[in-house]
Amino acid sequence: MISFDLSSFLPYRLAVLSERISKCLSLEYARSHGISVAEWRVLVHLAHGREVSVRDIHNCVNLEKPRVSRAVTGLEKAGLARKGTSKADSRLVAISLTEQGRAVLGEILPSALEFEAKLLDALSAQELERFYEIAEKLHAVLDNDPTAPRRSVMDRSATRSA
Amino acid sequence: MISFDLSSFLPYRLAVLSERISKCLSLEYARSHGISVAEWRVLVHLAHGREVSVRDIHNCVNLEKPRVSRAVTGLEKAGLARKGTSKADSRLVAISLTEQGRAVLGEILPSALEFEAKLLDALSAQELERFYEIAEKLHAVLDNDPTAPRRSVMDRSATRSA
DNA sequence: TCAATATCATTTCATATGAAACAATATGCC
DNA sequence: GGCATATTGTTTCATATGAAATGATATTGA
Repeated sequence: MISFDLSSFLPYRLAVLSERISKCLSLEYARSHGISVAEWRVLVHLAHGREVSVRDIHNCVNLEKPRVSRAVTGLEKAGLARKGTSKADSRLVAISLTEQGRAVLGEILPSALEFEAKLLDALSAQELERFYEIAEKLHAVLDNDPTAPRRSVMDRSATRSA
Repeated sequence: MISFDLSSFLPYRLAVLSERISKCLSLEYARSHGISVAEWRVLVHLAHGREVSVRDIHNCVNLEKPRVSRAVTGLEKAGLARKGTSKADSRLVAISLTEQGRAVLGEILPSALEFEAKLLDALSAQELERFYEIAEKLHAVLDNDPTAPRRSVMDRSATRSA
């Protein structure tokens, strides 16, 4: 009779919180625009404007390469993204947003930010800062573990100043 | 040219941290015993000893019913769990661990706890307490949102006293 | 120059997933 | 008792997933 509570196990607790938040958010853009989580991440990444490759996206938004490839194809089929070939290196795909893609993101983004704001409103500025500090410490443990999956440069430098 | 950084977006940040931790942990028991995340959660839940149904598990470990059903079938095929029929209500499946299941859990659990300990070591007791406090506040926001997925009773009562 | 090797994106393949359909049993209501 | 409804667990079906294979282009080094 082993005494161990899953509900007090850190990895599980984090997973439950994250899955719940992600599902809640993704339901919104799935219903309104038929966008998947991967497509959402790619869409946002493309908003920066410069042309990027599949690998660039893969290196930034924590998605495996095949998933990025399929998300980009999906966005292209929906007319939200454009795929060209890089002049400098013809192995690379040059991906960018279409006008329609930019418009759709403009529709989705406010409700996503509103959802985030609802969460942030429950925390003080100090709590949020501490939360990110702690998250950073947990990341650092994995950074030191050679068997752990790497995190992207983007995710490493993201020290939002409250 | 929309200016918005995914890497500073709370839902994304949580997802990245959680995915990274979960993958790191699940790689261990996947390699050592061919156990999936769903099977791991079910296995742990069964360790409490009393016979439970699929619905019980579904209500406790944040897994959809088909996923629980398949995980239980998988554990049964591997000889780690046993499926009977409830005396009181023959719709219910009475699921319990086999001796072998208990033994396997006994092998997996130490390394899982060790992994958790590595994470916890990076935090002070106060930080951990604050982390859970903040997580609880975020959960509370979703609890008040009727469109958000519900969390289980188990996950609600889990206020581990440091 | 031109192999040998590396990198990039896609596709294949085997498996995982969840919503909805389903079969089986239980409960409520008359 | 017996019909209507509810609950439980599994299966179906359409889709999603990632590891590994593939095809295409670049780069390296002799």
